[in-house]
Amino acid sequence: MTLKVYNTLTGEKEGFLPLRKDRVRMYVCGVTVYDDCHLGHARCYVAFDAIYRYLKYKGYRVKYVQNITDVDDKIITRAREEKDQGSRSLKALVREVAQRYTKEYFKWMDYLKVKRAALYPKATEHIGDMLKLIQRLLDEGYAYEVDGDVYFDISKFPSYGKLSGRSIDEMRAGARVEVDERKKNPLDFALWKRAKEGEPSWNSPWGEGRPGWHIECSAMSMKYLGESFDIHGGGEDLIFPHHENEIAQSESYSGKPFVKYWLHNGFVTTRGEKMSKSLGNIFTLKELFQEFPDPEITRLFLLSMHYRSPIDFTKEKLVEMEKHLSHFYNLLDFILQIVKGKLSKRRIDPESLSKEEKGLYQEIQKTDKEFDQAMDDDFNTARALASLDSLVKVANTLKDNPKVGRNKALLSKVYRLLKEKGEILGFFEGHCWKEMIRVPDREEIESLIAQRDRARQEKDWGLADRIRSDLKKRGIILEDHPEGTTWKKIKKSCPII
RNA sequence: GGCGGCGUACCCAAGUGGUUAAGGGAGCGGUCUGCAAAACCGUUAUUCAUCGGUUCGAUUCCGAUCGCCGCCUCCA
Repeated sequence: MTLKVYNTLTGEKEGFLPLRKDRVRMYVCGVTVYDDCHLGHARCYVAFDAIYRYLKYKGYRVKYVQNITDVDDKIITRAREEKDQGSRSLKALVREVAQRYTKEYFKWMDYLKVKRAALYPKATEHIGDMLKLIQRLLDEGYAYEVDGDVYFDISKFPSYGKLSGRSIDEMRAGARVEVDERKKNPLDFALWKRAKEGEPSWNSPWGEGRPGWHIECSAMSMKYLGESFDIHGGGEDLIFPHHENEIAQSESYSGKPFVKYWLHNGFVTTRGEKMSKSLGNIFTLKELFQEFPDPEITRLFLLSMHYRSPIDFTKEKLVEMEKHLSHFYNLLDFILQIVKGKLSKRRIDPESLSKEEKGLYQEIQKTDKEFDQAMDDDFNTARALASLDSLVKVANTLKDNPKVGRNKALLSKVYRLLKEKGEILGFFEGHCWKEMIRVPDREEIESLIAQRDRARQEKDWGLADRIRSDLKKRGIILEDHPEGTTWKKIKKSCPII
C-alpha cells in the first residue's frame, strides 16, 4: 500500500516518495514562545504527531525537527509589559519570557502525548547560521541593505508565489500593507532588522540587529535536514507569507528545491470563527484540561476530523468525545479483566474457529487493513478511527456470547490490534494492564467488590448499592456481567495544573 | 478587490461516476439486568445548499447562483 499526501505546492494528493529511500526528513514550524498554549497549537502539533507516528509505523526512519522562535516582536512586547515591576533589563526579561513559555509548551505537549521531535533548535542559538545565509543572499544579489535593515528582493525570485498560488501582480494590487518607501517592492521582506534601543540584538556586518522571522526556519531546517528535504508542515496561515518567503530565501541560497511536500493543517474555530487573540475566543489548554482532564479526549476531538479541514470547537463536542472514547476503554477493560490481565499468546488457527469466532477473526483482519488504508490516504484519521469503531462493535456483539467470549486468544488479538492502531494516533496509552494493576487502592477496591458480590448473592440490595455508590464517589464505576463484576476508574483531574 | 476552501440526517462527520450514502453523539422503541452501568437489536437522509450542463447514469466532474469560512497584516 502506498501513502498519498496532499501537497500544498501542487494542490494535489501525490504518492509519497522520500528523497532518500526509507528516510524522511520533516520540519514543522514550532511556536513563538510568548503566551499560553491553546487549542490551535494542540491541533497543529497533534496532527503532525499522528503523521510522525504513522510514518514511523510505515517503517521510515524519520528525522523530525521543530523550531522554537525565542526572539521576536511579540516576545519583546510581552517582556515590556512585565518590565515595570523589576529593574532587570529588557534583554533579560525577553530571555525569561521565552524560557517560561518554552517550558509551558513542552509541559502541555507532553501531557497531550505529543511525541518529542528529534531536535528543537532555538532561533537565538542560530544567529550565526542566519548571518551566513543572509550574507550569501546579499552577495548574490538576492537581497539589499537599507540603513541596517536587510530585505529580500522578491523580484529576483521569479517563482515567488508558487506555494500560495498567487502572482506578484495580484498581491501588489491587493496589498493592504503599509508601504515602506525604503523597500524596492512592497512585498520584499526583512531578513535582518536593525536593533531598537534596549531590545535584544546581535552584531552583524550591517550593524546591531536581530533576524527577521522567516530566515530562522530556512537556516535551521537546512542546517539539520539539508538543503532539500521531504516534509515541511505548519498551520495553513503560514502558507503566506511565511512559507512562501522561506522558499524564496532557501532556494535562492541553495539553488535547489527546498521542500518536496508542504503539509498544512486547518484551523480551530469557535462558533465558526477562527480562534484568535483579537477575537478573544481562545481556549487555552489549561482551561480545557481543567474541565476535560483526559488528554485523549482532546486528541480524539482533534483527530476525529481530517487534519486539513477546519474544526469547530464546542464543549459539547468534548462531552461526545468522552463518550466515544469510553467505548474503546469499556471493551479494553472488559477484555483485560476476562483474561485476568494476561493476554493470550496462543496462535489462532482460523480453521478451528466456530462461525461466530470466525466473524470476529475476519473483522480483525479487515480493521487492520482498513485502518492503514485510511491513514495512507493523506492521513485520514477520521476514517481510521471509524475502522476501529466497527471492530469494537463486532467484538461487543460477540463478547457475551460464550462461544466467543471465552476465546481468550481471539479477544487478546482484538486488544492488541486496538492498542497497536491506537498508538499510532496516541490513544489507549494510559491503558495497559500493568497500569491498571498499579492503581494504588486496587486491592481494597477488589475486596469491596467481593463484599458486594456476597451481598448480591444474599439479595442484600441495600448494602450492594451502597458499596457501588461509595465507589462511584471515588471515581470507580462497576459493571456486572454474567462472568462477574468489572470495574474502571474515571480520571477526575489533570495532575499538572 | 485577488487567491483558496467548505455547504452530506437533530448535531458532528467520512465518502464514492452506477447494486444498501461510513462512523460517532443525541432521540425514540426494545433486549439483557434485582436495580444500575455497559452492551446489543430496531428506528431517525428515496437523499448529499440551489439551478443548469456533460454522461446511459452525478452527491461525486463542469458552470452559475446563494450562504459560510480562511489567507492577502502578527497568528498553529
